[in-house]
Amino acid sequence: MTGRRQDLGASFARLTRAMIDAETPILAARGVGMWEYVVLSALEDGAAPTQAELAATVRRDKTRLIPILDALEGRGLLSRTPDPADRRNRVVALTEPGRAVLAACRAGVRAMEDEFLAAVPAAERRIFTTVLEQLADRTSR
Amino acid sequence: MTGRRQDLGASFARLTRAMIDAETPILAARGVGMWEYVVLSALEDGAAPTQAELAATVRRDKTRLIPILDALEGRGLLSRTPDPADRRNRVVALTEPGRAVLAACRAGVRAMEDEFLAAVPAAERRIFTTVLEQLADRTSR
DNA sequence: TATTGTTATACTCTATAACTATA
DNA sequence: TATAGTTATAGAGTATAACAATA
Repeated sequence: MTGRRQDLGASFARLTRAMIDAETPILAARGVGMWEYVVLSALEDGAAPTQAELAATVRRDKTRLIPILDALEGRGLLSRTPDPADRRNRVVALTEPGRAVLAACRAGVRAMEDEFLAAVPAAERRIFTTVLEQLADRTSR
Repeated sequence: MTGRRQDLGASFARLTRAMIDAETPILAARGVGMWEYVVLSALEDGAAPTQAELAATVRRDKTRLIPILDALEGRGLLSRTPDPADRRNRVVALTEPGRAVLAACRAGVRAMEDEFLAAVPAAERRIFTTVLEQLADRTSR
């Protein structure tokens, strides 16, 4: 029924590793670590109302998030401001420099991805990326 | 130019996690851990002439491989026999029970994967898995 | 001397639990 | 008392280095 030889998990794992290896130097050239990039990306569509919520969206423990936020805040790439309504909460938001750095990183990553997929014919590539995102989105909630 | 919203790396990482979460109970029901399954799978197409070579194919340090081999050998799922030509080498091979356990695990995993992909139309699914394997294979060598 | 496998050690990453400040 | 954030500690996972056996 299926012509697969490899487990899906094995293929996904290999490709994850390959993407990390390819992205690391791109991000490093902008002084950004892998997890820092993940955090910046998570804030692109809007500020996070609490750090706990941000930790959940990046699928990381809230305690592990703190050093990352410290570093990014120290470089002025994001801000942590107490929520006036409930001063226990800290709303995390990109600063303008943060948004610029994120845009530069994203552009570099996308260029690498385009090159990585270049050997795949356009029609198949479009189907592949569409299905990939559909499946990935299904795992979110 | 591309309609992607998510980075490929983010999608691959999510799906890797989802597959691990889905496979773990399937393997545990057969008393097999994730890395044990990876090792057994690597031996399916033939014995490994040395442990170092096996470690390389599963992309793991040779030192970390040892406890895994110890456990699998202890359960009689694989054998480590000194190579007569060079007695420093140990050739690692599946035993018959090992092959049976692997087959059972593989069947369970494939069933899970088929279900996971069931929502994708057959034509797109075939393209997706084909491209996925092509890309994954490219990362090996 | 060089190499395979092993063991031992150190390091990193991650998770759990205690602490503070607000509510 | 309960919760958000922080800090501190412990545990698992990983990598590096030393050791024994064989070549």
